[in-house]
Order: sequence, then structure tokens, then C-alpha cells
Amino acid sequence: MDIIIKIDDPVPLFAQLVAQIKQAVLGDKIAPGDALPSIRQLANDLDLNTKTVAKAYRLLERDGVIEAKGYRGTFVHPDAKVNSAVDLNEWALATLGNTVGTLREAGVTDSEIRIAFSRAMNNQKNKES
Amino acid sequence: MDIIIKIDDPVPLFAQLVAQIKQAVLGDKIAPGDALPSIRQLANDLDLNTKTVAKAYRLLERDGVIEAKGYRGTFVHPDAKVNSAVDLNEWALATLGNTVGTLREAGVTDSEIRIAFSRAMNNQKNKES
DNA sequence: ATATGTACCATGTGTAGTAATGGTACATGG
DNA sequence: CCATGTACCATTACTACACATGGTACATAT
Repeated sequence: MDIIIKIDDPVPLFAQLVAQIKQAVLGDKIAPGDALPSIRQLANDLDLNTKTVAKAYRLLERDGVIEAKGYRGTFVHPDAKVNSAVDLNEWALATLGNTVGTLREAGVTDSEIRIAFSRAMNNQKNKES
Repeated sequence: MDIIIKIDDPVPLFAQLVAQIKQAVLGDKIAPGDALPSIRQLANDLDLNTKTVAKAYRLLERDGVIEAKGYRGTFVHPDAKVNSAVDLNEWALATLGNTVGTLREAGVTDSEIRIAFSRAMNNQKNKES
């Protein structure tokens, strides 16, 4: 795996990692079942903090691209290729875009939308008890 | 109109103004057709900047609570009482709350939701040309 | 001329959230 | 024992935005 991290890139480091691993899956450079380097290993190789790599791995597992098997290490998910093609963030963008559009049409100010959004994020945080 | 502005209140000054004027309408202290003090006048009385008062008036006019008639001054809107009861911000909060809830259930991170929201706000800005 | 709402230039302060870093500690199951 | 992923404590730098302030300028129509 030729992973190249650019520290001066505006794209966050963990996001670069996520993107490149998804690309590796889509380009068949790694296949389901393949073992990935451990968090500590990869952090050492790429000269990153373990937290940064851990964050990328956490997101990749949520997206069904990799599978963490505890002490045994991390592996490429069986459905990795399909799941790599699905972009949760783009869907979130589209969904929020619709809502924002509706509010804007109703005459709600951008500033008010931002404030309402901030409140919405904090409100629901306490809703799931 | 007994308007009291508390500078040490966490509620923004312009928001205090908006709320109190709406309350004055709902409490029949001012009725449709009544003239409101000019922006400069009110800013002077309350010891506020004209911009702050202007912001409140702008929002009140959008909500159909008051009517700006240019050089003639500002007046209470004919449908002020009905329009004062509608809270655009609460509706925005509820709408955004639903969207955020949906995204959260889908496993989207709060951080990712915020980023997607930020992009949604910037995207649509250029959409209406 | 006058006072109206409105629009533009700008600055300062405070808050909130992101990204990345460091260190320490834990349960897991070969 | 040991390396795994994971979770907690924390700090630093940065960005974006809200709020409020100040000054200046403009078209309006009596």
C-alpha cells in the first residue's frame, strides 16, 4: 500500500488516510480478508500520531470498509468494495442541503439557520438517555 | 412602550428588542397602524447602536410584525398579532432537529454533520445567481 | 432641508468547534 | 506475556462566526 500523507494539505490527515484506503480497495490493491497494518505500526510508518490513525480506522470500520478483530488485528471487510463506493458524507450533504434550502426559501436568515443548527446539535445530544 | 434592554443578558440585544416588541403586540400595548420610534430615536433612548436597532427592525419586518414605510417611518403591521405568534426560529429548530436526528441514526458523526452543514450553507449560496 | 430606512466601509471581542498532538490505562484472547 | 483496538486524561493552534460597535453615504417625498 503506497500511502502518501501530505501534512501541508488542507485536507485533514485522518481524511487523507480514509480516502486513500478506500481508493486502495476500489483499485483492488487490497482485497477482502487482507490484513492492514496495526494502528501503532501505521502511525509509526507515516510519522503520525496513533490517535490520528485510530480515528481513520474508526471511520473506516463504521463505513464497513475494514473490520477490527481486537488483538488479531484489522482486516479488509468482506463487502469493502461495495461499501467504499457509498459515501455517507455526500448523502449527509444532500440531506442537509434540502433542509437548508427549505429554510432559506421561508426567509430564515443564514445566521438564524446556523444558530438553530447549533441548538439542534446540542438538544438531541441529551435526548438519547 | 416599556422596553428594557439588559446588556448583561446572554440573549443578544437585537433579540431582546424583537422579543419585547412582539410581546407588546401580543399584549395589545401597540396596535396595527401605530407608529414606532425611528431607528435613530430608539437607539438613542435605549443607548444602543443604530445598527443593533436596525437589525431588530429588519427581522420584525420580515416576520410581518412591522412595516417600514421609508421616510414616513415604521408602523405596526396590519396582521402583526397573528404574525407575532409565529416563531420562525422554533420552526427552523424543529426542522433541523429532524434532519440531524436522521443523520445521527444513520451513524454519521456529529463532526461530519457539522462539516456537511457548513458545505450545504456555502454551496447553496452560489446556487441562486 | 429634513428625517426616514437602508446600505456600505470597517474593527474588536467572545465563543465554538476542528484537527492534531501527547501520555496513560484497559480488556481482549491467542 | 503480548500486541491488538479502544478509551480516558489533557493541551495547542487554527478557523469560522455572532454580536456589537463606529462612521459615512444615499434615495426617498413631504
